[in-house]
Amino acid sequence: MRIATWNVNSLKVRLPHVLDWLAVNQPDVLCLQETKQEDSQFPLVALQQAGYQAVFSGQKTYNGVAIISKTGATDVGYGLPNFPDEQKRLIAATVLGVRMVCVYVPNGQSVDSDKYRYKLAWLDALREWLKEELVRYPELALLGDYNIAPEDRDVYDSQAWAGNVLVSAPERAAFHALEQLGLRDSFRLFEQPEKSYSWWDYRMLAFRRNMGLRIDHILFSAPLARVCTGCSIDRAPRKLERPSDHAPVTAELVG
DNA sequence: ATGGCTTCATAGTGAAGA
Repeated sequence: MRIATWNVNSLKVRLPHVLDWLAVNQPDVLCLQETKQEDSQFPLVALQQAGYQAVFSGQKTYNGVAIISKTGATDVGYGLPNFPDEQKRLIAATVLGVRMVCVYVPNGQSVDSDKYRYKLAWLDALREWLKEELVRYPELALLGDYNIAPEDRDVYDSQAWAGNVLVSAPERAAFHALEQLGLRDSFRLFEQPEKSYSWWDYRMLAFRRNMGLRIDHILFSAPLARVCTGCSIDRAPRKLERPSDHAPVTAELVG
């Protein structure tokens, strides 16, 4: 089973890239973030023609999440039940017996911002809710744009970024609190190239210079981590014309 | 250099992203 996550930064703009990527990579599940589309505009027909089904929760301009899968998704959940929120940042569904939780964690903007406090509160609610969700669904994958680089090696210039949003100690503590629920960062279950990142700023020729951060993650509960055989970041779509600033992350499960 | 791009909502610019 191949499952993936990709912040597409507008599904309307990126639909051709998504369709091409599905055709080449044939994942069983692809979680999307920042679709930036109301549900009435979601390109369900194009995806169905490509052999996929989808569940989605979107809004105009910002946010928006979706779970695309070859087989149907059941028991769809929208948002955090313990954190009422207008922003469409979470969708959960069961696919092939695995609970997929697709998240677009708030960015936070800067550590002195109200948006930063909202980010930490959102992450706290996520952790509280996941405690119960993991009891209901022991085979659980938490995929998405976390907007957190968990360690210094996930940052191209950790000195320059020290204390900044995306790398600050409270954000990293929130990430590690998720790991303390038993979730494992699938990327770090395997040897990886140095300077592996999943996001590069559009400015500064950042991609060409590999000035990136690893902020998109696939975390697995213990039963899934045991059968995970690989995790990788695909830089190819970042090289296309009009790319998303994020690259897709893919993990493989057997059994 | 506190910008640099990109998207979206707009019909000039401004917000937001990370």
